[in-house]
Amino acid sequence: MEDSMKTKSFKESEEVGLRRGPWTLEEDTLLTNYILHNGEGRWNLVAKSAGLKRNGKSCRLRWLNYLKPDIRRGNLTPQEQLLILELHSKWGNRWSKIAQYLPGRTDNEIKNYWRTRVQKQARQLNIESNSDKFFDAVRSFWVPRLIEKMEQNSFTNCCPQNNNNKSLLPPQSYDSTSTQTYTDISSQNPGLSNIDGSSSSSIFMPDLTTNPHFIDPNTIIDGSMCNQELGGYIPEMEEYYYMGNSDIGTECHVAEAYEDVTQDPMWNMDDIWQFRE
DNA sequence: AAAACAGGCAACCGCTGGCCC
DNA sequence: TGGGCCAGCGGTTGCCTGTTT
Repeated sequence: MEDSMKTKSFKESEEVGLRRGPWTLEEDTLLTNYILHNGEGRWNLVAKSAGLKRNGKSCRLRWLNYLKPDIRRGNLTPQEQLLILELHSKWGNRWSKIAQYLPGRTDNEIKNYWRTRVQKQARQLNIESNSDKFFDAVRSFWVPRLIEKMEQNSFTNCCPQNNNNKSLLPPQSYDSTSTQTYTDISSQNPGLSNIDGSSSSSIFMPDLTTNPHFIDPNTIIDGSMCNQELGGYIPEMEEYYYMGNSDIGTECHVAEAYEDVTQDPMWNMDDIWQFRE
Protein backbone atom coordinates (compact mmCIF):
# COMPACT_ATOMS: atom_id res chain seq x y z
CA MET A 1 0.00 0.00 0.00
CA GLU A 2 1.28 3.40 -0.81
CA ASP A 3 2.44 5.45 2.10
CA SER A 4 0.79 8.51 0.68
CA MET A 5 -2.57 6.77 0.66
CA LYS A 6 -2.10 5.56 4.18
CA THR A 7 -1.10 8.96 5.40
CA LYS A 8 -4.01 10.57 3.67
CA SER A 9 -6.47 8.11 5.12
CA PHE A 10 -4.99 8.50 8.56
CA LYS A 11 -5.14 12.26 8.34
CA GLU A 12 -8.72 12.13 7.18
CA SER A 13 -9.62 10.10 10.23
CA GLU A 14 -7.77 12.50 12.46
CA GLU A 15 -9.40 15.50 10.86
CA VAL A 16 -12.87 14.28 11.64
CA GLY A 17 -11.79 13.20 15.10
CA LEU A 18 -12.13 9.50 14.53
CA ARG A 19 -10.25 7.06 16.70
CA ARG A 20 -8.17 4.25 15.24
CA GLY A 21 -6.23 1.34 16.64
CA PRO A 22 -7.08 -1.05 19.43
CA TRP A 23 -10.46 -0.80 21.05
CA THR A 24 -10.81 0.12 24.68
CA LEU A 25 -13.11 -1.54 27.17
CA GLU A 26 -15.25 1.58 27.22
CA GLU A 27 -15.70 1.51 23.47
CA ASP A 28 -16.54 -2.18 23.52
CA THR A 29 -19.14 -1.57 26.19
CA LEU A 30 -20.70 1.31 24.30
CA LEU A 31 -20.94 -0.67 21.10
CA THR A 32 -22.22 -3.82 22.74
CA ASN A 33 -24.85 -2.04 24.77
CA TYR A 34 -26.02 -0.09 21.77
CA ILE A 35 -26.38 -3.12 19.54
CA LEU A 36 -28.03 -5.22 22.20
CA HIS A 37 -30.67 -2.53 22.63
CA ASN A 38 -31.06 -1.31 19.07
CA GLY A 39 -29.77 -4.00 16.77
CA GLU A 40 -27.07 -3.65 14.16
CA GLY A 41 -28.61 -1.43 11.52
CA ARG A 42 -26.44 0.90 9.51
CA TRP A 43 -22.94 0.89 10.82
CA ASN A 44 -22.19 4.57 10.39
CA LEU A 45 -25.38 5.29 12.26
CA VAL A 46 -24.49 2.74 14.91
CA ALA A 47 -21.12 4.38 15.42
CA LYS A 48 -22.67 7.80 15.76
CA SER A 49 -25.63 6.81 17.88
CA ALA A 50 -23.54 4.74 20.23
CA GLY A 51 -21.36 7.76 20.86
CA LEU A 52 -18.27 6.19 19.39
CA LYS A 53 -15.54 8.13 17.68
CA ARG A 54 -15.07 5.35 15.17
CA ASN A 55 -16.19 4.88 11.63
CA GLY A 56 -18.89 2.40 10.79
CA LYS A 57 -16.50 -0.05 9.25
CA SER A 58 -14.42 -0.27 12.38
CA CYS A 59 -17.54 -0.84 14.49
CA ARG A 60 -18.79 -3.53 12.17
CA LEU A 61 -15.47 -5.35 12.26
CA ARG A 62 -15.18 -5.12 16.02
CA TRP A 63 -18.69 -6.44 16.51
CA LEU A 64 -18.50 -9.25 13.99
CA ASN A 65 -15.01 -10.42 14.87
CA TYR A 66 -14.93 -9.90 18.57
CA LEU A 67 -17.95 -8.67 20.47
CA LYS A 68 -20.81 -10.67 18.99
CA PRO A 69 -22.05 -13.01 21.72
CA ASP A 70 -21.89 -16.21 19.68
CA ILE A 71 -18.26 -15.80 18.69
CA ARG A 72 -16.15 -18.79 19.63
CA ARG A 73 -12.59 -18.15 20.58
CA GLY A 74 -9.62 -20.34 21.19
CA ASN A 75 -7.98 -23.02 19.17
CA LEU A 76 -9.72 -24.58 16.25
CA THR A 77 -10.79 -28.13 16.92
CA PRO A 78 -9.52 -30.90 14.63
CA GLN A 79 -13.02 -31.05 13.17
CA GLU A 80 -12.90 -27.40 12.31
CA GLN A 81 -9.43 -27.68 10.85
CA LEU A 82 -10.53 -30.53 8.64
CA LEU A 83 -13.52 -28.60 7.48
CA ILE A 84 -11.37 -25.59 6.63
CA LEU A 85 -8.97 -27.72 4.63
CA GLU A 86 -11.83 -29.31 2.79
CA LEU A 87 -13.78 -26.16 2.06
CA HIS A 88 -10.68 -24.24 1.06
CA SER A 89 -9.89 -26.96 -1.45
CA LYS A 90 -13.33 -26.38 -2.94
CA TRP A 91 -13.63 -22.64 -2.77
CA GLY A 92 -10.17 -21.21 -2.31
CA ASN A 93 -9.82 -17.99 -0.33
CA ARG A 94 -13.55 -17.46 0.08
CA TRP A 95 -13.13 -16.90 3.79
CA SER A 96 -16.56 -15.61 4.55
CA LYS A 97 -18.13 -18.50 2.71
CA ILE A 98 -15.99 -21.00 4.58
CA ALA A 99 -16.81 -19.27 7.85
CA GLN A 100 -20.51 -19.90 7.25
CA TYR A 101 -19.88 -23.56 7.91
CA LEU A 102 -17.93 -23.05 11.08
CA PRO A 103 -20.43 -21.65 13.53
CA GLY A 104 -18.99 -19.01 15.79
CA ARG A 105 -15.81 -18.65 13.78
CA THR A 106 -15.13 -15.53 11.79
CA ASP A 107 -13.72 -15.17 8.31
CA ASN A 108 -10.85 -13.21 9.81
CA GLU A 109 -9.99 -16.02 12.19
CA ILE A 110 -10.09 -18.62 9.43
CA LYS A 111 -8.02 -16.44 7.16
CA ASN A 112 -5.44 -15.97 9.90
CA TYR A 113 -5.42 -19.70 10.57
CA TRP A 114 -4.78 -20.41 6.92
CA ARG A 115 -2.03 -17.86 6.60
CA THR A 116 -0.22 -18.63 9.83
CA ARG A 117 -0.67 -22.39 10.15
CA VAL A 118 -1.47 -23.93 6.82
CA GLN A 119 0.82 -21.81 4.74
CA LYS A 120 3.53 -22.34 7.30
CA GLN A 121 3.26 -26.07 6.80
CA ALA A 122 3.44 -25.58 3.07
CA ARG A 123 6.54 -23.44 3.44
CA GLN A 124 8.19 -26.13 5.54
CA LEU A 125 7.58 -28.55 2.71
CA ASN A 126 8.68 -26.01 0.17
CA ILE A 127 5.39 -26.52 -1.64
CA GLU A 128 2.88 -23.99 -2.90
CA SER A 129 -0.02 -24.06 -0.48
CA ASN A 130 -2.52 -24.19 -3.33
CA SER A 131 -0.72 -26.83 -5.34
CA ASP A 132 -1.88 -30.36 -5.99
CA LYS A 133 1.20 -31.58 -4.26
CA PHE A 134 0.24 -29.82 -1.11
CA PHE A 135 -3.27 -31.24 -1.27
CA ASP A 136 -1.74 -34.68 -1.66
CA ALA A 137 0.37 -34.17 1.41
CA VAL A 138 -2.62 -32.89 3.33
CA ARG A 139 -4.74 -35.83 2.24
CA SER A 140 -2.10 -38.38 3.02
CA PHE A 141 -0.74 -37.14 6.32
CA TRP A 142 -2.49 -34.19 7.81
CA VAL A 143 -6.07 -35.42 7.51
CA PRO A 144 -5.40 -38.84 9.07
CA ARG A 145 -3.63 -37.11 11.90
CA LEU A 146 -6.55 -34.78 12.53
CA ILE A 147 -8.95 -37.70 12.44
CA GLU A 148 -6.78 -39.50 14.92
CA LYS A 149 -6.89 -36.44 17.14
CA MET A 150 -10.64 -36.24 16.81
CA GLU A 151 -11.01 -39.82 17.93
CA GLN A 152 -8.59 -39.32 20.79
CA ASN A 153 -10.55 -36.29 21.88
CA SER A 154 -13.81 -38.12 21.69
CA PHE A 155 -12.40 -40.83 23.90
CA THR A 156 -11.00 -38.32 26.32
CA ASN A 157 -14.22 -36.39 26.41
CA CYS A 158 -16.16 -39.47 27.23
CA CYS A 159 -14.11 -39.96 30.35
CA PRO A 160 -14.59 -37.01 32.66
CA GLN A 161 -11.86 -38.18 34.97
CA ASN A 162 -9.40 -37.59 32.17
CA ASN A 163 -10.12 -33.97 31.59
CA ASN A 164 -10.45 -32.44 34.98
CA ASN A 165 -8.00 -29.76 34.11
CA LYS A 166 -9.46 -28.72 30.79
CA SER A 167 -10.27 -25.07 30.96
CA LEU A 168 -13.44 -23.81 29.37
CA LEU A 169 -11.75 -20.54 28.63
CA PRO A 170 -9.55 -20.32 25.61
CA PRO A 171 -6.46 -18.13 25.73
CA GLN A 172 -7.25 -14.47 25.68
CA SER A 173 -5.06 -12.00 23.93
CA TYR A 174 -7.07 -9.00 24.96
CA ASP A 175 -6.28 -7.17 28.14
CA SER A 176 -7.64 -8.28 31.46
CA THR A 177 -10.42 -5.78 31.34
CA SER A 178 -11.93 -7.42 28.32
CA THR A 179 -15.66 -7.76 28.20
CA GLN A 180 -15.34 -10.98 26.28
CA THR A 181 -17.76 -13.60 27.39
CA TYR A 182 -17.84 -17.27 26.65
CA THR A 183 -21.20 -18.75 26.21
CA ASP A 184 -21.33 -22.35 27.22
CA ILE A 185 -24.61 -23.47 25.83
CA SER A 186 -23.82 -27.13 26.02
CA SER A 187 -26.31 -27.49 28.79
CA GLN A 188 -28.98 -26.26 26.42
CA ASN A 189 -27.90 -28.70 23.74
CA PRO A 190 -27.11 -31.91 25.52
CA GLY A 191 -25.77 -34.85 23.66
CA LEU A 192 -25.29 -35.47 20.02
CA SER A 193 -27.45 -36.07 17.11
CA ASN A 194 -27.46 -39.58 15.83
CA ILE A 195 -25.40 -39.89 12.75
CA ASP A 196 -26.25 -42.62 10.37
CA GLY A 197 -24.42 -42.38 7.09
CA SER A 198 -21.53 -40.83 5.23
CA SER A 199 -20.98 -39.19 1.90
CA SER A 200 -18.25 -39.38 -0.63
CA SER A 201 -18.08 -35.74 -1.52
CA SER A 202 -14.88 -35.05 0.30
CA ILE A 203 -11.81 -34.17 -1.67
CA PHE A 204 -9.55 -35.21 1.16
CA MET A 205 -11.45 -38.32 2.06
CA PRO A 206 -12.33 -39.99 -1.19
CA ASP A 207 -12.62 -43.46 0.24
CA LEU A 208 -15.57 -42.80 2.40
CA THR A 209 -18.60 -44.87 1.82
CA THR A 210 -21.51 -43.79 -0.23
CA ASN A 211 -24.31 -43.75 2.34
CA PRO A 212 -24.79 -40.16 3.34
CA HIS A 213 -23.91 -39.62 6.94
CA PHE A 214 -25.32 -36.32 7.88
CA ILE A 215 -24.95 -34.10 10.81
CA ASP A 216 -27.90 -32.22 12.09
CA PRO A 217 -26.92 -28.56 12.12
CA ASN A 218 -29.15 -28.05 15.11
CA THR A 219 -26.83 -30.09 17.24
CA ILE A 220 -24.21 -27.42 17.33
CA ILE A 221 -22.90 -27.07 20.79
CA ASP A 222 -21.18 -23.99 22.07
CA GLY A 223 -21.23 -22.72 18.55
CA SER A 224 -19.31 -25.63 17.16
CA MET A 225 -20.00 -29.07 15.96
CA CYS A 226 -19.81 -31.33 18.93
CA ASN A 227 -19.31 -34.49 17.10
CA GLN A 228 -16.89 -37.00 15.88
CA GLU A 229 -18.52 -36.59 12.56
CA LEU A 230 -17.71 -33.58 10.53
CA GLY A 231 -20.21 -31.78 8.47
CA GLY A 232 -22.58 -28.96 8.04
CA TYR A 233 -25.43 -27.69 5.99
CA ILE A 234 -24.78 -25.97 2.70
CA PRO A 235 -27.74 -23.69 2.10
CA GLU A 236 -27.29 -22.96 -1.57
CA MET A 237 -26.94 -26.64 -2.33
CA GLU A 238 -29.71 -27.53 0.07
CA GLU A 239 -27.71 -30.42 1.30
CA TYR A 240 -25.93 -31.57 4.35
CA TYR A 241 -22.26 -31.84 4.00
CA TYR A 242 -20.18 -34.53 5.52
CA MET A 243 -16.51 -35.26 5.42
CA GLY A 244 -15.68 -37.57 8.24
CA ASN A 245 -16.35 -41.04 9.44
CA SER A 246 -16.30 -42.57 12.84
CA ASP A 247 -17.83 -45.43 14.67
CA ILE A 248 -17.65 -43.62 17.91
CA GLY A 249 -21.06 -42.28 18.76
CA THR A 250 -20.89 -40.90 22.22
CA GLU A 251 -21.82 -37.84 24.14
CA CYS A 252 -19.28 -35.09 24.15
CA HIS A 253 -18.92 -31.51 25.18
CA VAL A 254 -16.99 -29.43 22.73
CA ALA A 255 -16.18 -26.82 25.29
CA GLU A 256 -13.97 -29.43 26.90
CA ALA A 257 -12.27 -30.32 23.67
CA TYR A 258 -9.73 -27.56 23.44
CA GLU A 259 -6.78 -29.80 23.15
CA ASP A 260 -4.31 -27.74 21.28
CA VAL A 261 -3.68 -29.74 18.16
CA THR A 262 -2.94 -26.61 16.18
CA GLN A 263 0.33 -26.32 18.01
CA ASP A 264 1.39 -29.80 16.98
CA PRO A 265 3.43 -30.33 13.91
CA MET A 266 0.85 -31.31 11.36
CA TRP A 267 2.87 -34.20 10.21
CA ASN A 268 6.03 -36.08 10.81
CA MET A 269 8.57 -34.61 8.43
CA ASP A 270 10.21 -38.01 8.04
CA ASP A 271 6.96 -39.42 6.73
CA ILE A 272 6.52 -36.90 4.00
CA TRP A 273 9.97 -36.47 2.62
CA GLN A 274 8.71 -37.49 -0.81
CA PHE A 275 6.60 -34.36 -1.02
CA ARG A 276 9.52 -32.04 -0.51
CA GLU A 277 10.90 -30.26 -3.46
C1' DA B 1 18.65 -10.03 32.14
C1' DA B 2 18.14 -7.92 27.98
C1' DA B 3 18.01 -7.66 23.12
C1' DA B 4 16.63 -9.76 18.86
C1' DC B 5 13.62 -12.44 16.50
C1' DA B 6 9.35 -14.85 15.06
C1' DG B 7 4.58 -15.96 15.17
C1' DG B 8 -0.16 -14.88 15.93
C1' DC B 9 -3.86 -12.05 15.50
C1' DA B 10 -6.63 -7.66 15.68
C1' DA B 11 -7.47 -3.98 12.91
C1' DC B 12 -7.02 -1.38 8.80
C1' DC B 13 -7.23 -0.69 3.79
C1' DG B 14 -8.97 -0.60 -0.95
C1' DC B 15 -12.04 -2.83 -4.01
C1' DT B 16 -16.47 -4.53 -5.43
C1' DG B 17 -21.25 -5.09 -5.79
C1' DG B 18 -25.91 -3.99 -4.34
C1' DC B 19 -29.28 -0.67 -3.40
C1' DC B 20 -31.56 3.66 -3.78
C1' DC B 21 -32.62 8.04 -5.74
C1' DT C 1 -28.87 5.09 -16.38
C1' DG C 2 -25.47 6.83 -13.62
C1' DG C 3 -23.86 8.57 -9.34
C1' DG C 4 -23.57 8.23 -4.33
C1' DC C 5 -23.70 5.58 -0.28
C1' DC C 6 -23.05 1.55 2.23
C1' DA C 7 -21.87 -3.23 3.65
C1' DG C 8 -19.07 -6.98 2.88
C1' DC C 9 -14.95 -9.12 1.29
C1' DG C 10 -10.07 -10.48 0.89
C1' DG C 11 -5.38 -8.73 1.35
C1' DT C 12 -2.13 -6.46 4.22
C1' DT C 13 -0.07 -4.24 8.13
C1' DG C 14 1.68 -3.59 12.53
C1' DC C 15 1.44 -4.45 17.39
C1' DC C 16 1.86 -7.65 21.11
C1' DT C 17 3.63 -11.61 23.21
C1' DG C 18 6.38 -15.57 23.65
C1' DT C 19 10.79 -17.67 22.48
C1' DT C 20 15.54 -17.76 21.48
C1' DT C 21 20.16 -16.10 21.72
